[in-house]
Amino acid sequence: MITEHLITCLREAVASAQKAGELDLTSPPADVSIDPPRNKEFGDFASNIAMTLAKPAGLPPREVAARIIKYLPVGQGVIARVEIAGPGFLNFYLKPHWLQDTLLEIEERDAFYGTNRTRLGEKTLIEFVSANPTGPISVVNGRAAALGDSLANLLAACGAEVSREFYINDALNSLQLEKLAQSLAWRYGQQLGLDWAMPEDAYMGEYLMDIAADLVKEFGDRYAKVSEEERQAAFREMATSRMVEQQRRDLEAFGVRFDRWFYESSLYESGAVRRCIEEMKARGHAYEKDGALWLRTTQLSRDEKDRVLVRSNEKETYVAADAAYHKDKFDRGFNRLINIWGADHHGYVQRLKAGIAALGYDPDRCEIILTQMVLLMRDGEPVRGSKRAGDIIPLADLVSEIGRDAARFYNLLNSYETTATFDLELAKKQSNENPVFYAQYAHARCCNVLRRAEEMGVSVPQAGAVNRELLTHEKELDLLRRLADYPEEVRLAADMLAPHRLTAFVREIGQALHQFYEECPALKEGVPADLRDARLTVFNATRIVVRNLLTLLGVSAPERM
RNA sequence: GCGCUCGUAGCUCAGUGGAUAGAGCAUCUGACUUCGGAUCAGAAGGUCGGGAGUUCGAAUCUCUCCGAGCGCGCCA
Repeated sequence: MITEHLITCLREAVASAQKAGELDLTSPPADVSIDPPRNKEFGDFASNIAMTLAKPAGLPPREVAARIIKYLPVGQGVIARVEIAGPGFLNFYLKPHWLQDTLLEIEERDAFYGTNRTRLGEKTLIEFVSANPTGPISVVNGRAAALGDSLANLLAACGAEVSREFYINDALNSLQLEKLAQSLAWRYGQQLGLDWAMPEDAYMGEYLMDIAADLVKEFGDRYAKVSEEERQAAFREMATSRMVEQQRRDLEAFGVRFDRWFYESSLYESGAVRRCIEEMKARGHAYEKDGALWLRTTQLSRDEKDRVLVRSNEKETYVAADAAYHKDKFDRGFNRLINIWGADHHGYVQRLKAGIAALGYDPDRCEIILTQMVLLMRDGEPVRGSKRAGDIIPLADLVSEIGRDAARFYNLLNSYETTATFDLELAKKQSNENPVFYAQYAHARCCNVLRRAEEMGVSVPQAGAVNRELLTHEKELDLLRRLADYPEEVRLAADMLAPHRLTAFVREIGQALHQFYEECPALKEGVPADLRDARLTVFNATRIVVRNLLTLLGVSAPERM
């Protein structure tokens, strides 16, 4: 890549200056950075190396810069000229072929353009959503779903082996599941005209009525005649399996597929939870107090107080199960675990890390992303969205109203670190204003021009077969610059676990494309054939990059709109 | 009270310790017998919550104050 080349040039120049006795340094510079400057007038790339070397060299920054410049291969390769600017920046101006030639690379690599191998050998498991099976997937879950899925795409694009996983809290210890089963049984009774008492804190959502109606259709009054215990067990089982099924469907409609749905109950059934607890005891990380077994989380992590592993009633807590679950992840060969949690779970980070450490694994290999809360607004009023009260807003409703692409893109617009305000009316209205259409239109527009060319009898040439030096218009170079920056942008977004950078970037490319389209006609009358052909290859390259980008975001790239 | 997180344009939000802090929406003004206008050109809009520190340089790092959200169970 071009930046690596320039960094090498800089390192060599510094070394040469040192050898010539012009720079008195004890060691070569540690990190040499070269970045695109914000302002185009400062060249194609800029480096702050002279400023960082000023102090060790005992010289003013601009003087350091001048001594480095003498040893840079200016004019020989891709570097047209280098200038000293401001407090001591080195501004690099490159020859235009560095941009024009990226067309060759884009065409050649096609769907792989933008991918890299920086994460080869990483086996990553991303666990996300993991909503309790007590209700449908909500719009709030949608944020984690969109984030986790495109994050997985991103890391895979960098060469990592990635697996998506959903953890189902279906343990028999779960009070919520008991409540859910009771609520479902009550609804079932209602369907049959039986006057069973409404359970305390019942789940009130309509989805339970739908399931109850299905059960009546399927089983008639069979479960009205059995014992309460038998009924409770049957409804717990049926409620869970049907909710999980629905969640799976909702997420698939959102374009998110998990490689595995992991049942918490399986950890109890296999004895893994029990074994982990024994292991923690054997390693001396657990102790008994008040009839319960405690984990020394304060010693193993920065937790505020120790946590209970086994209650005095001999039931294991989720702390034990979570530790067992993460041991299972490591034992399956994953060397990097990423969990996406809501910010309301921030208090559990340390105790999970303690559990991992207590079993002898490296807690730093488990990264926990906390997405800030989503504040739902409706008619200017905040919506609480409680599952129990039944006023959650299902993701499926949003998807059917504004479509999958818009819902996905909307959720990736901002960083997970900011509290998102999600205005439902606005989101729906934005079906025609959502920025996703801007990006998709850029793709459709490229396709349209290419299709139009074929209709006119002009076959779209290969980038290697056109005179790329004709591409000198400001808007052409601006667009090519974006296309050239794309691979670095992918690498950065993956490093920072920040797919939202890509939504910003695809808008920039869209803008550059639309401007190019306005000012650089290809198929209009009077455009010479060689220029026309060169520009057609730009449309084709842009089509490829926009498509690759949207694919990473989980958004479709339509050829017509 | 303790802990975690967040305060950037009217609104929703970007912003790798770098040069003059940027988009979209909303507002206002222009460009349509278009390579499909879901587009483009332009205007206006800011004490980056306040203060101090670190350094060649801070929206970005540290401290402190103010404001908002979340969490502080032998619930999950």
